[in-house]
Amino acid sequence: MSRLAKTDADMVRVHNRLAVLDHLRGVGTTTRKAVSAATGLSVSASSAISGTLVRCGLMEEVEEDDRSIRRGRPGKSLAICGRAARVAALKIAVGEVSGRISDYSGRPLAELRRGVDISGRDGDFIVDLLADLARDLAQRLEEEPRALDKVVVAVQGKTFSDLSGIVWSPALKHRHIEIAAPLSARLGAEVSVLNDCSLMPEAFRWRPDFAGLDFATLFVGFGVGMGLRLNGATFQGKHSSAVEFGHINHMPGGALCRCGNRGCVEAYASDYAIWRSATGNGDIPAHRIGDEAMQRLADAARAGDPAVRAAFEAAGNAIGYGLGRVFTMIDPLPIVMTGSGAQAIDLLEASIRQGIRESAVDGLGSDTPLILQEDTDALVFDAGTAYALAALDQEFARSAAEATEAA
Amino acid sequence: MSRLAKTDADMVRVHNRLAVLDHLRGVGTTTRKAVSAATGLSVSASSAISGTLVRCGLMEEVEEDDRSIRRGRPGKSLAICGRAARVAALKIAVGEVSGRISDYSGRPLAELRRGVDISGRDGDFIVDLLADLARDLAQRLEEEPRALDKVVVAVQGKTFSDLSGIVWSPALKHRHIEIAAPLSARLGAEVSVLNDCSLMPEAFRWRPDFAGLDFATLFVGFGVGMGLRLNGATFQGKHSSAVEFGHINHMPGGALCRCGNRGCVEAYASDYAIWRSATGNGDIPAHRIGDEAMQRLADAARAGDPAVRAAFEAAGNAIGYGLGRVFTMIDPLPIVMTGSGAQAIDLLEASIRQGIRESAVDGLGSDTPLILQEDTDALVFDAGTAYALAALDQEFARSAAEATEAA
DNA sequence: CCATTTTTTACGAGGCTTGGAAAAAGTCTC
DNA sequence: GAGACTTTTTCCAAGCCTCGTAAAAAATGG
Repeated sequence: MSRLAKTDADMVRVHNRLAVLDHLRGVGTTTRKAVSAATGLSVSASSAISGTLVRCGLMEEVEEDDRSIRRGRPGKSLAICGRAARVAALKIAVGEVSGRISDYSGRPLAELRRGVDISGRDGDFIVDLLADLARDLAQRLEEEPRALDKVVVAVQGKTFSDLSGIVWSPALKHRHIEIAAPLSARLGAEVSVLNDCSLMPEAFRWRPDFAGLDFATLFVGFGVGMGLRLNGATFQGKHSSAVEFGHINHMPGGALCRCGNRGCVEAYASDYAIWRSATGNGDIPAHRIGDEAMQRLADAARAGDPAVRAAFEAAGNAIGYGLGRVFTMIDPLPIVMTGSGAQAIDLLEASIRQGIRESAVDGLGSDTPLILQEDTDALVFDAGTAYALAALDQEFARSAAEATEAA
Repeated sequence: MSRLAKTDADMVRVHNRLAVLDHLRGVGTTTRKAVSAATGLSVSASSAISGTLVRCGLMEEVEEDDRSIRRGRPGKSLAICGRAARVAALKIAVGEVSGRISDYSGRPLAELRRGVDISGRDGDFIVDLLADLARDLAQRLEEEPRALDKVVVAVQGKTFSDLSGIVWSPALKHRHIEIAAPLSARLGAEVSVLNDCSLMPEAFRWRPDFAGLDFATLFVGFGVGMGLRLNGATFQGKHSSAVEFGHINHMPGGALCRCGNRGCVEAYASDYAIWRSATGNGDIPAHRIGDEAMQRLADAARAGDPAVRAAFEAAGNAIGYGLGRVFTMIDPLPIVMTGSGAQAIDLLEASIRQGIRESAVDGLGSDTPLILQEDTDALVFDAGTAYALAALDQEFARSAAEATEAA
């Protein structure tokens, strides 16, 4: 079998419609002329495609008053039509589930957070919980209720590479939990289950300041995880959710990690690692170290407590070495950092950069930009929403049932 | 600016021609019908495209006698036309340059190896040397001399990401050496300069047993390097030649590496590392450890010398941890191994697998296939040739100046 | 109120693939 | 050995895109 598939007029149509939608998501509003300029399509083609998408209800012509006064016929502003679809980004974490519903334009419509002890529960319970969450989210909307078109579930832990469920999660005792199929049956929408950290780069998919940029997202908190955006695509492993940055070995034979191995980055840099190192307690704590506890630790370090300072330093060192290893393999990348580690960046940054310097060839990447993103939940919701919308764009570009109804 | 470019009929044509060529390279010979089946094109389109490519001189109809006797009109066999182009794969290594010329079908026409002390020489000398090598190669051909169409230079060391030259190489004292432009002027063909290890996966580009497979190539010898094939593409860094596997840190604060850092994989697993560890000499040897010396070391280990055995074990351990780290980040991958390490695989394999087991989550990948490829030079030549041919296929598919002359 | 400028739409042309029909080139059977 | 059968290849009209140009539309400026 050939690796290269054929192309035909259908593909061209789909691809170009997608290009128009993608451009529109990046800039918010455009005109037919601007679409032509941005995509390289002729104005004729741009106009024709835009017209079709408007008739399909994916885009709409909007009034814009801030238009600068110029001569000539003013362009009709076009924008994504929010009513075209509704998506949900759900999140499963230790001790809580949360979610956000957004419209097709990406505008958040409602958000909900619910603390539940899910540790010992099975798949049915989780699916019920998520379905209830989605229903309650829908009830919060001012607008009329309507079915969801696409749901993304972000999970702490390892997920199946076919996006169907959870291999293993620190939030759950059970393993191998199917989520996508049963939840899809309950909600009537396609469901994709992904690792939260791998998903994070999606949040920047249409951010103009990140356009075409390769970068990594780094979560340091309860665990340690990474997401990669390379060559304009969010990296996804074939066999699992991949980029298990927290379990890249830092020190052969080193500190014990939750995963059973010794010397993982997580065993030095995660909340529990910093806590046990700072308190001199060698065991992995049975329960999650809360955000407040980490704040207190950070404050103690800032106050000068040498043991706590050393713990944060060791954490930064492990992260730095891990980044240095990634940079050596891939390339130096800008880092978007989130989680409790982002809140303690003042305690970590120096040793992170020192670690990169010691482990990367020529210390390359030790001066890489470190972008802080304190609100992890917002990041995950943004990412899940973007992922869902991108998937819908693809579907819509493919189907595009040439407007059944005309306004 | 939009990330997605437009598509049009031109793109379709180029893409489909490329699909036909790519299929043909994978199978050697086909028929128009088989092309249709493999690419998904209609038989009409397949026939039309094949006809064009034959008229352009890229493909030719060949007589095949081993055809199985079936009813119906027999298909006309098609094959890549070797005369359509001529490419060279050159190699710069410590103390020698070598090269191979092949025709458009990938058939090797001539090979040449030349020992030269290039260590202290500058760019002009290197370019002269390569140009002479290419000229001498051309003179060895039975067929009439003709210009090269594409040249690939594989280099030990780091190369510019625009493929224009050498940032740094262990074979050369000088740094930042421009190769592509001056050599191109001399040879009249486009020249691309790449890192030898990064290039290696290209050797399997059209191998049916590797079709669509993700895998890594691992060179263990004078240095330690890796090539990655992910999602059907050979991984290339943006900033450099990338995947510096040998310089992924293995042990913080560990053994001194040539790169100046401490604890790199190379500082444990390369020839010089094994040598200094086995001999108890702490310094990095000034000169390259020859293949014979490594053979003697390996034989000593096989004979039971404990210090030498320990050196090989430490090497395998470092490689295993390195692979475990890569597997944790990307995914477990089959490994194609070459270099002196492949020759000593009996001494390394156990500790490699042990290292993976200790460093990858759940030991995933410790049972990954290890494919040995003893002839490194052949691998590099294959890779360079495949790279060059793939580049030519792209050009030809684009231009395809609809046959000026007809048979 | 008309000329000017800019955006959008309309229309014919060109290119590529498609599907079916016709032609070509063998094997098989009587 | 001639005709029937089968399979591959070629030919041709049709369909879908996009493109370029021209015309229409919508606002400004004098």
